[in-house]
Amino acid sequence: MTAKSYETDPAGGSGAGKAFAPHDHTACSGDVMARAERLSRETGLRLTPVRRRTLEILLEAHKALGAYEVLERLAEDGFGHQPPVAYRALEFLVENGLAHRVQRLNAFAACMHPGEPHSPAFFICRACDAVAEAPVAEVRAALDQAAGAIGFTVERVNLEAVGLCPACAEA
Amino acid sequence: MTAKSYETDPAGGSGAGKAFAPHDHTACSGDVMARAERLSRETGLRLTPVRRRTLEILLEAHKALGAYEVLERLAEDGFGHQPPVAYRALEFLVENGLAHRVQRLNAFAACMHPGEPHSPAFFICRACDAVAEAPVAEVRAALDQAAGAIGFTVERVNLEAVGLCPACAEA
DNA sequence: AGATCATGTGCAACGGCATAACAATAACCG
DNA sequence: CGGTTATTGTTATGCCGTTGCACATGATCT
Repeated sequence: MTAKSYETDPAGGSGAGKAFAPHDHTACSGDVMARAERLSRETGLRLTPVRRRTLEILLEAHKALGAYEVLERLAEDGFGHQPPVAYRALEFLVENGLAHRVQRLNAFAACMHPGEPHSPAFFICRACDAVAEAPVAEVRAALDQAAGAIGFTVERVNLEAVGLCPACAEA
Repeated sequence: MTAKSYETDPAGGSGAGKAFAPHDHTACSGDVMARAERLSRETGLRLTPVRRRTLEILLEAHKALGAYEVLERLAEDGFGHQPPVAYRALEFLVENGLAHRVQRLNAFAACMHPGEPHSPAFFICRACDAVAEAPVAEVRAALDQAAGAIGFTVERVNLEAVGLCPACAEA
């Protein structure tokens, strides 16, 4: 059970207009990576070799990867071969907003808007497992309001919508 | 890793005002169970003994239960002792809107608003694992709009907010 | 009634995801 | 420098969830 294709709009765009549409992967990957590094320098985050390589792997794959897939590629690059190696690096990235966990797929995907405060929403195609990340500010606002009504303090939100992507909807 | 306490407002209320607040469990459980049965009769749903008992277990526990916890209690009642027994019953309940899966906890919780069309949102306390279900119509509306913009067809939504419940926020 | 088919239930075995606990090393800071 | 903390690595293990098959039940059609 592994995601097949991860697509979202290039780093420059703030909407999700290009999600599920082909675009220049290497360009947006490089851009996101550069921002992640700048972000790390500015905030004193320790983007060590394993962590950096893990983020690169997620960006290169450009789709949601299982922890064991990430581990496999890390091992190929000379890092440890055991699950905790991947899980720790992934946890670090998630904790610091450089990646997201897609619970439905038991997988991880690089964040396409690192640094920008956002409540990510994921659109997951049940047919091809493609995943698109879209920032949905209104959703977070509505949620915070509902939470406030019952005295709950929201720290982190995970929203995953399952359905059909444009391509699979035709078939 | 198991949820400790599941609380939400009694069946009569539509908001989440009483979530995280003590209330009469047996009353709201009974009410929900009655509605589930009526719903089954009306829609021709087959609420078999295992399935019915599974729903009861979730309601009695009044919290999110892992599949193996449910299985354990089913076994005590003379049903099968193997994982598929619990998973199949739980899957049936989820598919038919009588229960929800809480991905963050790898657990299941009875739906408190069966029959009513709703996009459930869960507030999960990271300290005590209490879970509250709140219907958030506005969220679904905002999400559908964002989905429409990229041609994605939303079929199912899962929203889980992690944070602190009122009780744990004080400590 | 008897054959057939769909559905539900039970059991055995397995595969994948994730974590705990400990050891060794490297960075940080007084 | 010496103590402290963070990071990486390894071993082992536990939990979550699924696949595959067999059997029972109940509906349907001739």
